[in-house]
Amino acid sequence: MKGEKGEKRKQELLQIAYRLFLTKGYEETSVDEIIEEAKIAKGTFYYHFKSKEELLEALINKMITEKVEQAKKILSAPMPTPMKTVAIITTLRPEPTEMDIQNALHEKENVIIHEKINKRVIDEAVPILCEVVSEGISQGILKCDNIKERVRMTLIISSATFDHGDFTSADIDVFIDTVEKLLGAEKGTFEFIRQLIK
Amino acid sequence: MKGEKGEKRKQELLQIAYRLFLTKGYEETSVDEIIEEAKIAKGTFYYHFKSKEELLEALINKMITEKVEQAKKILSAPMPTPMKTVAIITTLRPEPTEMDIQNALHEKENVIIHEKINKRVIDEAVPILCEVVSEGISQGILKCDNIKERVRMTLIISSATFDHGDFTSADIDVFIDTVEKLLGAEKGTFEFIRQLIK
DNA sequence: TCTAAAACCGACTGAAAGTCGGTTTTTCTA
DNA sequence: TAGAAAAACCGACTTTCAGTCGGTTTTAGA
Repeated sequence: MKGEKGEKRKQELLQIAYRLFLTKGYEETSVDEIIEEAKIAKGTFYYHFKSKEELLEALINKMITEKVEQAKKILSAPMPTPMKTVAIITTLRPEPTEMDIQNALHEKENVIIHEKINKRVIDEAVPILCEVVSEGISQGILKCDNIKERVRMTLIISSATFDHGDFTSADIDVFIDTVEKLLGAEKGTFEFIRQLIK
Repeated sequence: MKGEKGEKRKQELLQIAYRLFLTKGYEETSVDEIIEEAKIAKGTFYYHFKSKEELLEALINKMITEKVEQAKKILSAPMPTPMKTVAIITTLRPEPTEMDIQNALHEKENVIIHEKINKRVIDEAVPILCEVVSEGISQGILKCDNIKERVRMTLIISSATFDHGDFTSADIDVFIDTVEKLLGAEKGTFEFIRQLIK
């Protein structure tokens, strides 16, 4: 038999949870609150998700999947390689809207969510970015070995630099310099990032 | 009045907690288990620590303080700057013994502890390493601006590369290359790291 | 020796995750 | 289209913990 209604419920719960987790944090949001908003019983929740953590996992999965799809679209867009690199990284980072609702993603108890997302994002993003970098190398714009490792490093330092929102101009300087050297780009290649930030 | 006995209890609880957190994880260790091992009552625990989280904080504090002291000693040791840099970073990283008991620090639910420690370590380590790097610059071995930011970046990539224990030879290549470029060292300056790892 | 602070006790509370046996709704098929 | 099975749902109940509280014992100093 089918199961379309179930999927709808799941999505509804995911949406409610998304909002609550973002405004109150994962630990501070109880399953009772979620089911109250959804107007369903406890048992129904646990019919759809076998635990609160599984819901979180599903939520993260959904967010990642959406982002990865976006990122893959950029892959085939006509755009200079450095720009493409940055576009993909930007797409995969936590969005301003998500951060604006409040800095929930970056505070105390949401470390768990942030780390979980980050780990997943990096894993998913590495192969995509590898393609772009390879492209850049064959064009002569980039030049490096150990592509996978360098791409991973690039993602890590982007995350470290930008995720917390309190980066300084010096941080950007170092970021640009490091990325250029990591990927073997000519000095200035990634200077345009500065414009995107302001 | 004094309070020596209290301090002893605190240390005892800290030690028990350390072991339990390491073997079972923070979330999975209940206060009840801690007090059972310590053979004290619930109230006594909460006489010494106002919450489970405060205990964790105290534990992290203790670990950090010890490491920072060690690191500061290295600061005044007679040693070439690149070696000193690496020695300090190594000292501040999670120790092999800590990792050996089992990889608890790197698994699922211990993200919280790991992240908390990492954040603190980086904050404490930046000023110390800045001194070393400045020393290296005045000796002409290193050459860079934005020291603080570059030191921070160095710590972040060390953590990302080595903390999880599953780094490859390519990861080390990229790490060495990146650090040398970050701090403006001549190629090969940090090659000796390879020996320390094997 | 008396007293006040320090250390300790353990039953109790409250909150939240997760369970379970049973009910209603939906969907397929004979 | 009846009726059976699967899907979806219900909510009271259980369990597990962190944290509380009023009271007791120990310790140390005056």
